[in-house]
Amino acid sequence: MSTDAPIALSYDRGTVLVAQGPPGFDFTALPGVLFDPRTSTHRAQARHYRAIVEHCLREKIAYTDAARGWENKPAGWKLQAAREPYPHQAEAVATWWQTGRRGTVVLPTGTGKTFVAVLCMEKVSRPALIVTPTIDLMNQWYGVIKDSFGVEVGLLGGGYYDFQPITVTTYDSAYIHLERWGGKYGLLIFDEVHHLPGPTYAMAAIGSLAPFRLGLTATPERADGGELALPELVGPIVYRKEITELSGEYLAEYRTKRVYVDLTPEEEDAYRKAREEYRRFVAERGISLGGPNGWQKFIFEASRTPDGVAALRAYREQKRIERSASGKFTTLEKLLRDHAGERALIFTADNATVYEIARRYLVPAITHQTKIKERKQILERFHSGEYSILVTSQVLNEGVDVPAASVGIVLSGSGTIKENVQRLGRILRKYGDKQAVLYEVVAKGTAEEFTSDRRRQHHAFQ
DNA sequence: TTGACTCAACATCCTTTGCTACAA
DNA sequence: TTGTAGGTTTCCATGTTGAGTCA
Repeated sequence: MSTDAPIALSYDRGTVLVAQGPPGFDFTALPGVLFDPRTSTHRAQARHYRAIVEHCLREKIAYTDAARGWENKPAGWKLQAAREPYPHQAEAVATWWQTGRRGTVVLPTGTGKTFVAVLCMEKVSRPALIVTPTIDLMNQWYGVIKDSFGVEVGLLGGGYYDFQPITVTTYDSAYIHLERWGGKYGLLIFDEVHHLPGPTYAMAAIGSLAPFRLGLTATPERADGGELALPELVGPIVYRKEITELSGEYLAEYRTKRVYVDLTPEEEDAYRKAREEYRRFVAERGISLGGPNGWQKFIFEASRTPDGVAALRAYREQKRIERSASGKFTTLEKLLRDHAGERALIFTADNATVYEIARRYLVPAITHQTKIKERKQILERFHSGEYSILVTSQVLNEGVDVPAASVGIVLSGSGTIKENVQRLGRILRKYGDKQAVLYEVVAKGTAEEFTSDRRRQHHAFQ
């Protein structure tokens, strides 16, 4: 179909407006386009922009494009002193390019995801917005991009509001200021892309025109299955290399070891009582915790009756007992003795245990309550070797540049593969040719054994 | 500029056994 | 008889972060 009356595309607050066109033209035949009765216009979520343009080109439908707010080659765009990429980096870039310049690259922490992104940016040569989960990462990206391209780099978030052809932002700011940038970037890069499927954060991907998209992560899998939304938001997984495929050459050799500890008779008794109380409530209410929304149902029921409140308290109590079993402390002491002089990171699920360990063994601790300055200082001292042991809960799982350690001790944690892979990643930075080791300390005869099984369902732990 | 605060968003929280109604 | 899908209410508490406000 060829026509002299082109359809008109424009960007409007996270959507593409489609107007004009030949008489009787069916706008809803365009990908993603719906009639909006509030404004009597036709529009699509901005993410459909690429499909709409491709459809128009394929069907030879004339169109004018006032939506796209970027030029192809921003001035001064030159990669400075490019170094040779590793084979896995070159492959990742090539595959992403061949898959239509859309998709997610999965690489373990410390194997150069940022450089993959830099190479993709250079190849695509479009204004790019880089989205990160934390201000810390935003600053790291800012430094790398500035050095890589030698251009002014914009920052959005953390007190900055400066758009440039290359801009780094946070998921929060990307969402809040979407209307201001949604039509201005041809390439979107999502660092730690497993955050993107959150309902609010996803808006950044939905409301942007960017035809080219790159997601980066070490573990796309989410506990809620949200990774299923990633193909729509950024594209499919186009390249994936696992820890086991890169250990030895690019990552440290490692082994993982599960250590069981017994509860004391008193702990066992208290654990059994608490667990029985909570399980009884679940059984009486006919709640199937493994079923869909099982946990939500438990929470819902538990908040309505005194019985339920007690059951929830009992649930938390049995959790607390398994997490802080006294045997874990003796095991920790032994492990630290066995690895005296080595750099060790201790992980827990809760802050109370972190502080307990810090008090007992006079070990520096980091939680979300640790002030930024102090946190930085502790990490620097850990890096310089002044501190050889560091205890933390969940803060260091992701998004912080943590100096390499060769020993990891997981005293407690969630059942998610993501957390376990992230923690393993903390000891895999090449650090001499020492073999790294990740210990997982599990309270025997408790539900922790199942949590442990669950988080080890990743071949890196087989 | 800094720091203390509040608020919003996100993630996890579970699974060791079986019931019931309905379809094949 | 055997096999299997089935279910619904937005959220108790803790950990973590970013944005925004105010002194």
